[in-house]
Amino acid sequence: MTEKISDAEHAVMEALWESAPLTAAEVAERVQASRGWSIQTVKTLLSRLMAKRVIGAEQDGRRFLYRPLVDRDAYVTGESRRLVDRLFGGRAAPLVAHLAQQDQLSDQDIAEIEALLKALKQ
Amino acid sequence: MTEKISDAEHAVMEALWESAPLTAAEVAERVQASRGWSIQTVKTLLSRLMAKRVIGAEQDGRRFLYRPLVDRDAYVTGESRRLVDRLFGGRAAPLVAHLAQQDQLSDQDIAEIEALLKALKQ
DNA sequence: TCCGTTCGATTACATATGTAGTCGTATCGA
DNA sequence: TCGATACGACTACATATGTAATCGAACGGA
Repeated sequence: MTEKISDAEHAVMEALWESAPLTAAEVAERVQASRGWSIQTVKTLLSRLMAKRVIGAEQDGRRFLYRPLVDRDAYVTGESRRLVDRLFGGRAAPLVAHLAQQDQLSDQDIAEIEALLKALKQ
Repeated sequence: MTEKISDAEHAVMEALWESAPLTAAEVAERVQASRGWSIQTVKTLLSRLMAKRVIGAEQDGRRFLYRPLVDRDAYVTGESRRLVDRLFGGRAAPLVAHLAQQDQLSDQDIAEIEALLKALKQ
C-alpha cells in the first residue's frame, strides 16, 4: 500500500497533482500562498515523498522534475475509506447521515447527491 | 478548538465513548482485542488525553475514573469536515460522488441515503 | 508485619513530522 | 575568470506519536 502521507506532504502532492512535472522551485511557488514555506522546507518534503516512493523525479540538467507516482483518486479513496472505517463502522451511509444531521449539506448538495444516486440505480 | 487526537489515542476515546467512566485497567481490557497494548501504554495515552483536556478524571480511592470531555459527535463532525475540506474543496456532494464512483456504496447504502435526503427536504 | 501487587507519575527511546540551515558543487552573468 | 546564485544532499532540532519500563507509595492478604 501507499505509505502514509503527512499533512505538510499532502500540500506538496496537491501542487503536483494539479500540474506536473514541476521543479522544486515551482512547487514552492505554488504552495507559497497557502503555507508560506521556505524553499528548503519544500525540498525536504519532496525528498521525503521520494523516499516514500509516492513521487518520482527525472533529471533535467542540474535539477529534478517531480511528478506524482500515485493517483490522486486512489489517495482520496484511501483516505475516505480510512475515515469511514474509523468513524462510521466502515459504512458510508452513516457518514452521509451525519453530514446531513450536521447541516453540512446545502440544498444544492442534496439535489446533486440525489441525482447522482438516481443515476447509479440505472 | 479541541486538540488533535492521534490514532492510538482515538482507540482509547472510542472505549470511553462506548462506556464511561472507566478505570485505566478497564480501558486496557477493552482495547486489548483490537490493539493488544500493555496497560502501561494505555496509561500513557490516558495521560496524554488528560493533558490535551479531551478527557477528565475523578478520583475513586486510589485510582481514577476517566470519562470523555468531548462529545463523539463533535469529534466525528470535526474529522469529517477536515476530510471534506482537505480533499473535496469543502463540499460534501463530491465526497458522496466519489464514494459512489468507487463502488463504496451498497444498494442498501443508496436506499438509506435516499430516504434520508427525502426526509431532509420536508 | 512483610511481600507481592497495583496505582499514578516519571522517564525512555525510536520514528515521524514540521520547519528549516549548511555544504559542496555547478552554472551564469559581468 | 570570478563572484553571486541556485541545486541537491546532508544535517539540525523541536515536538508528536507509538510503545513501553521504572519508581515510589499504598493496599491487601498471609
